[in-house]
Amino acid sequence: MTPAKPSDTADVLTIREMCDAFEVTPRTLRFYEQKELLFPIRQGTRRLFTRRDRARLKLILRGKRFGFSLEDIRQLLDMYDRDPGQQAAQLQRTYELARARLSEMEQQRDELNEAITDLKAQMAWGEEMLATLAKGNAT
Amino acid sequence: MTPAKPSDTADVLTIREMCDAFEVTPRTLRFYEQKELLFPIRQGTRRLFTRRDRARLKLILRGKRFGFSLEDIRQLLDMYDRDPGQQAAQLQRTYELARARLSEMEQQRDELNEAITDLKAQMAWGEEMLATLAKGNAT
DNA sequence: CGTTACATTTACGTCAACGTCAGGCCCTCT
DNA sequence: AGAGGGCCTGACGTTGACGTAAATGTAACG
Repeated sequence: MTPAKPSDTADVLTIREMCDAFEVTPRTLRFYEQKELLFPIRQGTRRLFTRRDRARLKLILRGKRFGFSLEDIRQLLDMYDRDPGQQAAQLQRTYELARARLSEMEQQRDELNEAITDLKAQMAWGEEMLATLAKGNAT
Repeated sequence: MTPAKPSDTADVLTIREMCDAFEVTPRTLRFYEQKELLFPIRQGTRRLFTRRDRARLKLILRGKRFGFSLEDIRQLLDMYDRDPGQQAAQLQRTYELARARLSEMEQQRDELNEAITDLKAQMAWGEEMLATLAKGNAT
């Protein structure tokens, strides 16, 4: 009576197991499937996520962290398992996208830093004001 | 016959003058009015932006740079000219919001930096791969 | 057989800050 | 009178990544 509950230790995961493993919602997985980012196999109507899906999802989430859009990610993923021969060219392409994204991120960071500096300056000004007003209203 | 074209050097600006002065579109100004961020006076159906509107818009744009939502900005602006007496309390409130926003920005920057670092690492890995593949395919 | 507990599909809703028409008024120059 | 220009209102469209609701299925437990 081995408690073979979910997917019986096979190397496929149910949607719930997948969600728990990656901290995403079922909606997200279905959404990704619809967007052709994942291709779970079907047992009747249910989805079973393979090792390949898990690898892809890991890459998807990593890509998201870097700010790539799902569409970008899909293209990269597609490229890699469409023709597993043009390795160099593919890596090249990936590399270019990464470089572009990287400079975007750095620029964004710089703008953010500028804004932070400015906001701090404004706040320093605000502190003066507060002090002044406090003196004025002192008992 | 002074060529009194737009608003005749008075201290009100037409929508176009306002747009040119602040580099925004008419749509934006109308939108801000609808959102109760600006209150241009009406000459018939046309808008005339006063000095007060200009001051507010300046603050709005500054706020946006800091990542405040229009709704946040509206509340702050409202607060300031609803009761022009609670200066200290208002400044206090503004200060709190600014502090909160500041830490959000700093966190965001940190996450971005982390992602940048990670992406760079990935890219270094990619370079190795490219080099390896290049050797393999060398003539 | 009934209930519980997930699963599925379909499709509309969300959020922000505007963009983009479409249609119409009013004034001015020619 | 016609053409042109600027301004107006009103309302739908955009973008991305899902959330959420409704109706249905189906598998297993008891």
